[in-house]
Amino acid sequence: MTKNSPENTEKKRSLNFLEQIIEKDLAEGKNEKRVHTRFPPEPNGYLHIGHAKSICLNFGLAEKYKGLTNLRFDDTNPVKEDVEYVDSIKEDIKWLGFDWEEREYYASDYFDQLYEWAIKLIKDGKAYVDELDQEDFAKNYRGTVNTPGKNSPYRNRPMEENLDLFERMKNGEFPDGSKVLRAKIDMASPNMLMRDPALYRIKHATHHRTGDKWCIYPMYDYAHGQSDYIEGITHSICTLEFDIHRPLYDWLIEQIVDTEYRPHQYEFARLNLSYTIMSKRKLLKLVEEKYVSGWNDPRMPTISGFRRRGYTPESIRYFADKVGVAKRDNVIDVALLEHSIREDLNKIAQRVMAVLDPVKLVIDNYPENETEEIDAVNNPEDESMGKRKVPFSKELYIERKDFIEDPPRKFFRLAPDREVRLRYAYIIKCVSVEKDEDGKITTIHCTYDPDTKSGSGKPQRKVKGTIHWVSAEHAVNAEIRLYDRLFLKEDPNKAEEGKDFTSNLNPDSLNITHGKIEPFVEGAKPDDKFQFERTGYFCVDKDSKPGKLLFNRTVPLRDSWAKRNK
RNA sequence: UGCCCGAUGGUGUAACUGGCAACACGUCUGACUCUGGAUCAGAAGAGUCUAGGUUCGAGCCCUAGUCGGGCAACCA
Repeated sequence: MTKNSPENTEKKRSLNFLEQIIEKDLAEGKNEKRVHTRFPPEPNGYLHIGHAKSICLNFGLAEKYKGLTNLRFDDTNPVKEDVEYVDSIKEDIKWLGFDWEEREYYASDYFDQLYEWAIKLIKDGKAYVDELDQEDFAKNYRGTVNTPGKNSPYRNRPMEENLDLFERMKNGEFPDGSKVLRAKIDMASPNMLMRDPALYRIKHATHHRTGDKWCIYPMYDYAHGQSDYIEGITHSICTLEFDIHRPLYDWLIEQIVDTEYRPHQYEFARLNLSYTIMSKRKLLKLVEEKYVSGWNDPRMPTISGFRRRGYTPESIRYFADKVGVAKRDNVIDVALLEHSIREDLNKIAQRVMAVLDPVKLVIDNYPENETEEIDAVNNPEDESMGKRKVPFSKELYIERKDFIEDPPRKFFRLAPDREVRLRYAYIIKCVSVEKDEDGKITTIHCTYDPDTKSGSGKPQRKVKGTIHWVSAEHAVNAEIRLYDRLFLKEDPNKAEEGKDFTSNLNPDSLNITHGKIEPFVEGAKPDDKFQFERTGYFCVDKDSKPGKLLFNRTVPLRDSWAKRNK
């Protein structure tokens, strides 16, 4: 988005806390004045808008300070990970507009190195093979948050024995869970993570990249920092809950360093969005239990969901910039996200007239069988997008809610005896209505004033309202999916006693209508974006076919009339 | 009960590192308009969690407390 890019105009754009840290590091000449970040997803789910914040941060910071960003898959747990996720993650980052160039890495690329370092730790007396089973360790040795733990009986076994056992762990001689390699730190540490954390565990599982080469896999803490070190990362940015891991991160790196260089971990508050959930586990539940059609359901807060919904990468990057970054918990108003996409689409979207809930309108005094080609502007915000012709004839469709028999005050649209302008065409006046036996309006009869054609150059009368329309004969049919927020509650996790977040699902998050659209959209292809005038922004769904058009509503237009009547 | 992090309008983020709180979203007015959109103009809304302290001066520093979040996975 090019609009008000303040950078150069503003005297001094204030820095967020990460930028302040980086500028300080740069000024002090730390790490050869390099800035090198990384985005480290675990390939166990699809990326969501919260990840987008992190991606924008990591790539954005590197870009700002002329550094680099690596993509690194944190694939240390084969039982949860899959290539399907690797592929979707790459696609999403690219779509967002970021490029990791040739630096696509995997923690699993470093398994050999990590193994070597583990041996070094053992030799240095900093790690040992523990045979306590998980339950025993947790119950009898780890202690609790307010009581210290105690040493494992295996803690002080001879180095040679550790070496032998660890190698045999690697060789597959022991069953899952029977042994683990621990760092030897401090079982009494007030920081639970420093109480001899596990470094390696046994998992006889096939890894999506290394296959069956390994049956021991490094834990996150051991793999992550060392991977940062291998890649020369300077600023390792993660979310708040990892902050207690930092002492361990530092400890592990100190065991292997041989230069001045040190990667450093910094933590920021993850993104929360009102009326949305962000937990991967819960999103997975929505998918698996079919509350939504898939990870890319347009109601999902996933990047692929937003893409299908019609959001642009620009709008998401703009949003990520607007939410800022700090260390305090936050809940961003979805209204900011909606503002972000409207802001972008307003400038780029092709305008078109579409009637979502059609009612027939007949212009009694308009000649039979006549068709006019009316000029319409493609985008009033961008003259270069030009104009188009829209067919006009005696029988039209208009929006059912643009007519009220007994209109309330300040209603500017059509009503008996009232005049209204048909967008780009004539002023019409309602003369009568036809109804079916249930009292439902079937046809609205009007007369038109031939002297009021738009662009005719004739002096124009003013009318209060303008409504959109579509020529009945020329209209294209389309299925239109109207999406609304997925959850009713601002915080979907606040559920009643005994119920979970799914009880807060919005039963009306999807409404399907069959609309009439001007012929311009006939050849529209998946992902094409439009503004349906007076209604909202829509995009062509990926499942749309020629002759069977399918639109998704990205976001409605702001509607001060609807708001007024709330 | 231990340790760590945080606290600024409804929401988010600032405040040139001590000089009497700004920007964005949202809300409300009004203008303009052939989209009740967009745009433009304007308004309301916090005295910065509380109590002390340092200082000529504190949202920024110190002390104590309160509240919120995190940590006891062979997850990341």
